[in-house]
Amino acid sequence: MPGSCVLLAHLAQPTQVLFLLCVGAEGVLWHCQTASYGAGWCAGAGLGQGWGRAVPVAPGQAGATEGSWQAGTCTSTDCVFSCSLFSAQGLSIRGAQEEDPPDPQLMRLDNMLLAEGVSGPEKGGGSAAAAAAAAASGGSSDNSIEHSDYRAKLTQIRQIYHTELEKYEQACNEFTTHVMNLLREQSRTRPISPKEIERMVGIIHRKFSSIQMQLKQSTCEAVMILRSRFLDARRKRRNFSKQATEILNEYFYSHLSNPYPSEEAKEELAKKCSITVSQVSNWFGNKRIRYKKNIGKFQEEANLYAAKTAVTAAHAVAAAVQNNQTNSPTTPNSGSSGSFNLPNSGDMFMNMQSLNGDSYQGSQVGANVQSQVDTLRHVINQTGGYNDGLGGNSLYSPHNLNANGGWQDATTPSSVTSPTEGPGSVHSDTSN
DNA sequence: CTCAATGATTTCCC
DNA sequence: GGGAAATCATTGAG
Repeated sequence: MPGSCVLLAHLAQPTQVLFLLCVGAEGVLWHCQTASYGAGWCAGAGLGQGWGRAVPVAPGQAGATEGSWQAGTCTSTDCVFSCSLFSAQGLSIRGAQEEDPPDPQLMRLDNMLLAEGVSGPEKGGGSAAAAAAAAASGGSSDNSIEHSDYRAKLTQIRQIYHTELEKYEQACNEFTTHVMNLLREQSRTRPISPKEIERMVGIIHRKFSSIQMQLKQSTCEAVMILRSRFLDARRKRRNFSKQATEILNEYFYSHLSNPYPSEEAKEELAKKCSITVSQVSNWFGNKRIRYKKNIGKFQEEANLYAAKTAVTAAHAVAAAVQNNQTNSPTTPNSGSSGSFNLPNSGDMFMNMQSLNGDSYQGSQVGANVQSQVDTLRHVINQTGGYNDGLGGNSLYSPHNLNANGGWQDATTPSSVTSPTEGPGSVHSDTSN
C-alpha cells in the first residue's frame, strides 16, 4: 500500500479514466481505478490494474506537460498522467482546481444544458426540441418528421449525459470511500486529523466536479453539433407532400387574379400543409414567377384546379341553398351554373379566359363576377343561411382585386388608376 | 447519368 | 419588409 498522498487525475481518453497517484516513501505510484472506470483503458495502455510506479515525464517528451508523470514501464504517450499533484506530507495542492466562487463557465454550461432540455426535469416533447424546431423553421410550426428526429437524438444525448453523470457520482462516492479507507489505515501509523480527511474529500469532490464539467462541455458540444446538423438538414430541399401541393395549388388557382395570400391565409395554409409560413411564401413566390414565365405550361394544371374548385363550390352552394329555407327570390345563382357563387369565382372566370390566351385580360369581368358574389353573399347572410363552408372569406377572399388585372397592379395600387394601361396591356415581365 | 421539377436562397428594387 | 427575378441545389423520373 502506497503512502498517504492522493492524486486524482483524469486523462482525456474517450472514456474518462480515473487515477489515483500517490507520493510516499515508495516514491510516486499510480493506481488505475478498477471499478467502472479505467480498467479497460488501463489495460489498453499497458498499465494493468492496481498499483505501479510512476516516473516524471522528461521535458520535451510527447504528451508531457509540467508536472506530468507516466507509468514506469510505459513509454506510450497515452500513459502520461497530465495531472496535478498533491503532496503527501503537507497535503499541499499544486494546480488544484480553484473553484471556490461559482465557476462562470460551469454556470454557462449548466444554463445551456438546462435551456436545451438536457439537464433539468424531463418534459414530454422537450422545450429545447420545440424551441430548436421553432427557431429552425423560422418561428412557426415545423415539419413533424424533422421535429421528432431532432427530439429523438436529443433524448439520446440526454440519456447518455445522465448515465455518465450517475456513473461519475457513483465513482466519486466509491473513490471517497477508497481514500477514506486509505486514510484509516494511515491513521494506524500517524495521526490524521478530521480536518485533513475533510480536506482530502474536498479535493476529490473538486476533481470530480472538474470531470463533470468536461462531461457537460462535451454534452453541450454534442447538442450544438446536433442543432447545426438539424439546421443544415432543413436547408436541404424536400418536396412537399402531394396533399400540401394540392392545397397550395388550389389556393393559387382560385386566387389567380391576386395570388398574394395574406399573413393569416399563409398561416392557415402552412398549418394545413404542415409546412412553415416562410415555406408558403417561398412556394407562392416561386409559383407566381414560374406561372408568369410560362402560362401555357400551367394551363392544364389551372384548368384542373379550376374544375375542382368549381365542383366544390357547386356542392357548397347547393348545400347552402338547400339549408336556406328562406331563399331570397333575388338570388342570382338559382338556375345558373352556381360556380360563380364561389368567393373566388372571379378568379375562376379569369382562369377560363386564360384558356384562350392571356389570363390577365379576364380580370375586368372577373371583378364584376366578384362583386356579384359579394352581393350574393350579402343576401344569403341576411337570410341567415350562409356563413361557413364558402366562407373562407376571412381566409380566402382575394383582396386588392382591381379592375385592370395583373398581379403587379394588385400590389401597386398607384397604377391601378392608370387609364393608359388597358386590359390588353400585359406587363412586360409576363412575356417570356 | 441526364434533365426537368421544385424548394430555398440571394440580389435587387420599391 | 415584401415581392420579383435570378440562381443554387436537391429530388426523382426516365
